Amino acid sequence: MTLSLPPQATQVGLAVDVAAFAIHEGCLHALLIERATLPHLQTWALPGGFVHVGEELHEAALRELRDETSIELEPRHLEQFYTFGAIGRDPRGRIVSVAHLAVLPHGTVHVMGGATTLHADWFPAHAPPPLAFDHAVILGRAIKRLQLRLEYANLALEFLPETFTLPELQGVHEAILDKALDKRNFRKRLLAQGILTPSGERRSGVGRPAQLYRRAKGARTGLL
Amino acid sequence: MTLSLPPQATQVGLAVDVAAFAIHEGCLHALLIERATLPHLQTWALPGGFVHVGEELHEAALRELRDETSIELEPRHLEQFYTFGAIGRDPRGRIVSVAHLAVLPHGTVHVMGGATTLHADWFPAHAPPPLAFDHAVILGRAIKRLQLRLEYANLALEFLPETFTLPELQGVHEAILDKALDKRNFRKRLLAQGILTPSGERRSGVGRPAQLYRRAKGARTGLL
DNA sequence: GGGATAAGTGTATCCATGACACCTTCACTT
DNA sequence: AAGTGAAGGTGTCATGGATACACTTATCCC
Repeated sequence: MTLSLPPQATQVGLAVDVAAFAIHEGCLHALLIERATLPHLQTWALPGGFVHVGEELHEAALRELRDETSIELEPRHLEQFYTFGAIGRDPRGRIVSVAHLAVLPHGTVHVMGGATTLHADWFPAHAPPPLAFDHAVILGRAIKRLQLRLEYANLALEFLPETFTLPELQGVHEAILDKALDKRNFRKRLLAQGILTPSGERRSGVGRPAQLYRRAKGARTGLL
Repeated sequence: MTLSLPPQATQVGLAVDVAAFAIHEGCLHALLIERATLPHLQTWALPGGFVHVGEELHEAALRELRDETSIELEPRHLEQFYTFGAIGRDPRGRIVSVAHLAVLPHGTVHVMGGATTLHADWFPAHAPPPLAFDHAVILGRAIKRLQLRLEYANLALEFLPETFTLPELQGVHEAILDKALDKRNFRKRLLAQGILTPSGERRSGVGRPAQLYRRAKGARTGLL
């Protein structure tokens, strides 16, 4: 399809970037790839790339994530959060990137490079390596949005398997907020919300076994 | 500048739209223009248009607002809030619009059509006329964002002149939230925030004169 | 059985919010 | 000058949510 647009209108490259998060060993990690192409060859960057013809923005984000990191994500774990379009942000020309926030469920650890990628790996989200383009800014804003969502969506459940213990859930909150929480107040608050139901089982390990919970039927959760 | 992009990458039209709000007669109004071009000729729409070459997103938003409605806005009254890029949203082809929220200071009433515009006028934001493209959706999300910002930025001050009375401020809140507030609780809450200082003067009119306030030095306010 | 480890539990305080009714000040009218 | 209308301004009590804080319980392993 050809556009009939005013002559002064900008034709721009349209891209998506994905700030994908997971919790590993009680610490919030961000998913980064090492670029295999110019510019910024061999620099770490957020997964992302150009939107294809006839492709929706969120589809492009999911595809890039799949191609570059072998992660298959459900659409409900993805949310657009800001668009970066400053003129000098990409040396190839005017490229506008619609940045997305992704929440990766527990167990998503296996990542691998792809055609446009040397490697993919997890890095501590609060202390990432130097990043290509303006991706450090994008990552910072993504973390802020993640913390906001924690408050009034029950985002943390997305990071956990179907059943989980309260200390595990608290660990997720602490990892995202990057600060310690009081155990009793946390339990009180979460249980009062009525979004958790005890599964009846318990999980053994070191110390006293913990009660297992699952999300209650009909509980709102996740991104918007 | 020519882009060297992968062949399957989409070249898209990049546009901005502006949902601009003001309070008139105690009611939240949105600024709309009547289109003078196809598609959607003579349909009401949000001010907006294509980003020019070498122009930043927020500059384009301010320019379109100026060209289509003769309103000169300060950058701090503008905030990008969501990007609309669904495939079928514009019959001319793939056009991605970065939507902006604008808060118009008190007294901004004079609007006029421009080159690409038949008329510009204010409409009740909570009950707009039928709109072109997906602009009804954009407007709805803009109002939601506006209400959110009211809570933890002190957005309402932006709608008022330098000095104002507490009932006026309350009226702004009520217009945006579209519901009545208790006078005493409102005053208590606002004064407790410490962002207002009495100017010492009073404003006469019908009834008892009201104390005039101004924003306190260093008070956080406005959009982000 | 004793120790290490982590889970689980209750109370008192404080602050923010919301419901609620009357008095004060001024302008205008008669 | 007295009365009326119209809007501004003020205080208290009850409630609920958030915070600070320390000990007991259950299991594993030696």
